[in-house]
Amino acid sequence: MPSSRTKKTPRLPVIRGRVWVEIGGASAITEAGSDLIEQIEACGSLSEAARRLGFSYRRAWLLMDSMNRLWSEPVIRTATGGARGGGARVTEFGRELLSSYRDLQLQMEHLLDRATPAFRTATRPIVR
Amino acid sequence: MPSSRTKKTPRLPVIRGRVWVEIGGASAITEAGSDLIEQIEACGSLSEAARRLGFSYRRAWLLMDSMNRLWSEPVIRTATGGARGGGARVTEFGRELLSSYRDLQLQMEHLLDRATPAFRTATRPIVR
DNA sequence: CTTCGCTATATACACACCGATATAACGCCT
DNA sequence: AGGCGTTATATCGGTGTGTATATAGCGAAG
Repeated sequence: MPSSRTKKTPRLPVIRGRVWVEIGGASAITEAGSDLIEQIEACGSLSEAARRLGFSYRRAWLLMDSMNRLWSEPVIRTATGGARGGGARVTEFGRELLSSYRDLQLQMEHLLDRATPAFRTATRPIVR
Repeated sequence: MPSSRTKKTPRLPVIRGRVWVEIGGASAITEAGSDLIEQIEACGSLSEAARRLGFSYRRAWLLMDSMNRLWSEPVIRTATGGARGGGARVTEFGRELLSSYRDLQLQMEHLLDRATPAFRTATRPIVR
């Protein structure tokens, strides 16, 4: 056990944030969507990507479908039948979208990290 | 109608974000929570604040209760009975918490605004 | 000591979301 | 032609979240 006296563990406040992109009010890319693109890029299969991420196939398919419909250019292209039964591939546009979203996430994380110390100080209750 | 030729309205991507604070995995302040604090500050009543925000009383009460239990100092103090039937007041700590959260939100909005042009350019599909 | 308005608390219902499951379509390969 | 693995699509059920509603408790003021 790390050095501690009798006091309880402090359970410090943690700032969390989320960023996503909407088109016409619907989510056009989210954390889950970007993870999906990433995994499809890595394994070439929608169902395998879903398994790796712990998503149901339904969830993965709906995610992919909505992304493809919202952007004016497809993010993922699928094929049915064939040598390995079919598959899914990320388009060039999909790769650019993923990269742009990851950049957004990074900026958000950076903001959260910068803001945390000040927030904790400001909300630390007065000790008597 | 504003000047337009035959093309449809573009439906540009909008970057959205959310920020909140967790303590021990539970939400300790969110947008809804901060709105609630704000309205209680303004009207001195939990039920009236709920009405103004379009929250059910149950939702407002649960929100308030979880905030009060998560922070080591109460955010809102309530009273039952009395002259006007009771009421709710924001503590000094609650005011500081609200202000710190609003500051977080402001920083995030600023990030979103700054990131939007670059994101739109990067994800603009190639026109042929 | 009754009245009044707000807090406190429980219960039942509606709705949305999500996972699980089943089945069909598809096209290369042997 | 048949087999195989993947995509495509519909349906069912559980779960969780929020709303609506009802009722009790409280305490100052009249």
